[in-house]
Amino acid sequence: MMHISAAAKTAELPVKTVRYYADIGLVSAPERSVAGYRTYDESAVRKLVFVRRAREFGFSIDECRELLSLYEDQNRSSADVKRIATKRLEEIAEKQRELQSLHDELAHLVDACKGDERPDCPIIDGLGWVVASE
Amino acid sequence: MMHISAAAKTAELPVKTVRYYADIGLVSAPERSVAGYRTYDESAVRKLVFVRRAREFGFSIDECRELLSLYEDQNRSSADVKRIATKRLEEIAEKQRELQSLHDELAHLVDACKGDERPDCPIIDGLGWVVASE
DNA sequence: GTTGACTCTCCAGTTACTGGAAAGATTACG
DNA sequence: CGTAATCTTTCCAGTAACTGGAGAGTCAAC
Repeated sequence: MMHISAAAKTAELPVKTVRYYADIGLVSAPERSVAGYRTYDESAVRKLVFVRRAREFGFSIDECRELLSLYEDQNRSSADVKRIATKRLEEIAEKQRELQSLHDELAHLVDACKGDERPDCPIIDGLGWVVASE
Repeated sequence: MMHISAAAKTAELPVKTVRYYADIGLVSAPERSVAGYRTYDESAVRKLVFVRRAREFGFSIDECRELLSLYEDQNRSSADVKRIATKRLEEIAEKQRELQSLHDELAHLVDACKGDERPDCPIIDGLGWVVASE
């Protein structure tokens, strides 16, 4: 049984974030003290850790909500979980491809740029290139 | 001289976004018609295209603002531009590294998961792993 | 008994838009 | 010339996931 700062510290989350998660009903404090302080038990802290990890993996809050209900569900099938994780994996791969072409294109422009004191610059030209032919 | 929808279409941006860019003073319409309609000339549209391209490259609005002032500055040095672009390139590379380790870690969990009807699931266990040893 | 640390709620701001309402302007058609 | 459709305006609100701060109450220590 601990107050919010101890729970936050244990879960390695900012206090503000823990309070936020409680507000949106993602991970509520199981109890309140007489003074109204949120009180967390081990199980709640475990959920906070779970959510932090899932967030680090790029799962959205809504996906966390879904995962959390699976996490809590003793009867879930691992297939349900795998479906969500696989979807996320594909999104990551897609993002990687995008970043790669972005990187290549920008690197190409940077390479072509002398970086001197003169005003002509292939980067600027490259960014404006769509109408450069006008 | 064209109204907002033509400018937006030419620049391949939503009308809403063009209006937004005007609101925040990023790319203003050079004129207003008698009725108060925003009126764009070729130069303004060119700036809109420039901003769209820069945004596609992941530059923030503030970076776009900076790049745009360089774009408009006949006396800029290409070094100024190269500095901003290089910084962005490093950010992209860093993001790529993060995504890679994310991908590897999650892929590992997905691989380990049978995806059957049984409740035990290495993905769930992997997400909760920090406190799993408790 | 009062200082300092902790907690509460509520409100505002962040980024870069996007959606919608209500109202006026313009254009197209008959 | 009327009117219906389309376009434009402003303003307000919402998105995602927090973060910061104000003002007030609470708790532990010296």
